[in-house]
Amino acid sequence: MLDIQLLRNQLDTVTEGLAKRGKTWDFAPFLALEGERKSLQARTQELQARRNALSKEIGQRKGKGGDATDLMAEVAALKAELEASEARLAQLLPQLDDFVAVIPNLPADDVPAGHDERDNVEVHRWGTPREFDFPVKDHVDLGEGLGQCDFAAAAKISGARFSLLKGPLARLHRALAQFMLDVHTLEHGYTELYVPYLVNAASLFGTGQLPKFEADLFRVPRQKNPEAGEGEEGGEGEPLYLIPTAEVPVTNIVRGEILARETLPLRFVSHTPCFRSEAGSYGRDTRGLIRQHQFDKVELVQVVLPEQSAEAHEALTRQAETILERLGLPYRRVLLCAGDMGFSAAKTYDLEVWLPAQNTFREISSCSNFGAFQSRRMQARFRNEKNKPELVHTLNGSGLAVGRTLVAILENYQNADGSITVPPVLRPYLGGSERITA
RNA sequence: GGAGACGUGGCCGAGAGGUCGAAGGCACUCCCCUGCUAAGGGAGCAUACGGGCUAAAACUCGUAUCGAGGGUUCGAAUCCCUCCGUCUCCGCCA
Repeated sequence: MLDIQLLRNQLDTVTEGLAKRGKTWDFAPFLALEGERKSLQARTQELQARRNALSKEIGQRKGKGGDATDLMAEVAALKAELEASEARLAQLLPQLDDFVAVIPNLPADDVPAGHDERDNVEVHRWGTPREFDFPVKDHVDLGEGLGQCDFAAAAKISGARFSLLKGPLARLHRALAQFMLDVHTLEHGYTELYVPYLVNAASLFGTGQLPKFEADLFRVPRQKNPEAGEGEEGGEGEPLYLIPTAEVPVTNIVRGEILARETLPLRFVSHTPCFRSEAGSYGRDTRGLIRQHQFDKVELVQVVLPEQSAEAHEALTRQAETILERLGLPYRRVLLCAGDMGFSAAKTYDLEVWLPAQNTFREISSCSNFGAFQSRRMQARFRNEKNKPELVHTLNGSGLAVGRTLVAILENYQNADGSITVPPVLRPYLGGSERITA
């Protein structure tokens, strides 16, 4: 969430930042609401002050056994206007909040302007795509050929965009998460977390998925009173949502907290399933494991002092890259242009892994600095040198998406006979086996 | 699933319709004292929003906030309702 003061005092900055994302925003409703708010709030507070003063005096007089009917009459005279002002203000303030809550973060200064992925900037590449002396298969043909990947069964059980792994491939999937967690906890200083996979709406608001992107989430209603009929009062409690990423539960650990300065930075890593309804993606990547309603991800999250976030972002991205390098998977780092970034991000690097069957790079990690955007929504703060609470900065990145890493390994390490060579770093996790065969 | 208790500042903890943004303690900041350490004395110390002042602060005035949201009242931390959460006992379970 942007600071509402920024909208009040430096609307040009906001407009320019949004323009960099390729967005034009109509601030006329905001200015109208804000104009009314200002005078109305002043008037309301004036009336409240008067009422409070009179009430205090009534209390004093009654305490002495005196009569206060004249003062009570005076308060009664204020009442109609006060109630009207309070009611109008109660309408106005949430409207202002709602307006601000759906404005995306402003891009950092070093983020290129642009509308979509065509304006992204490649930062560097690592590794050389392998030359194949046989026709390459994609991961679906490889997995099904091995008899260890069963999309038909998943479709029967759940529907489209689910998958089922068997035997060595299921184990490889587990080994990948294990390997990533080990590197990040043992070498990069992260604390491993096990977290809830169902979260409340407040948490999703904190990280920015709500209110704007509810359609992308799986919502789980909760029956409060099973006796209550449809539409009846008390039929439903607060709904929960399946997490679209571990970012949500992990980052919200600090929601509403005032952290001691010396506890920062916080570095957490968590391996979780992620659930996405992918409402806007019908027809894209319908084949295979690339785009699923459920996938596993090892997520890195940091909570840092504001002056440290830029540096932490570079470090976190490097830590994600390390995983790809250890696995021997060619990739490139891309600096997203303003228009291609997510709602809450101030700056994002995507890591894209080489997929031979698609003859292209595909996203496997997204590492973002959110500045104070999420912490403002969450009211996550620390005490600065002046002992005043100040918003922290938050960051996160995939380190990595497990399902897509599996895809990359299948395709990059395939052999002519359809078997898969196991990357050396994973062999200890697979009982030393060097090859996955049917 | 049944029964009960509870939710107050960074933390602990009083307050049970009025002068309460809230006693007291801890922590923290500044000052004094003390040979070091420990102890002692004094002062300060919630957040958000709005107004005034300002280059900006500091400062100052006001409003709101005692888990969240409604309600009763001239006036609510205190009474009523709903929700969220925590704890205890019983049941059930992994």
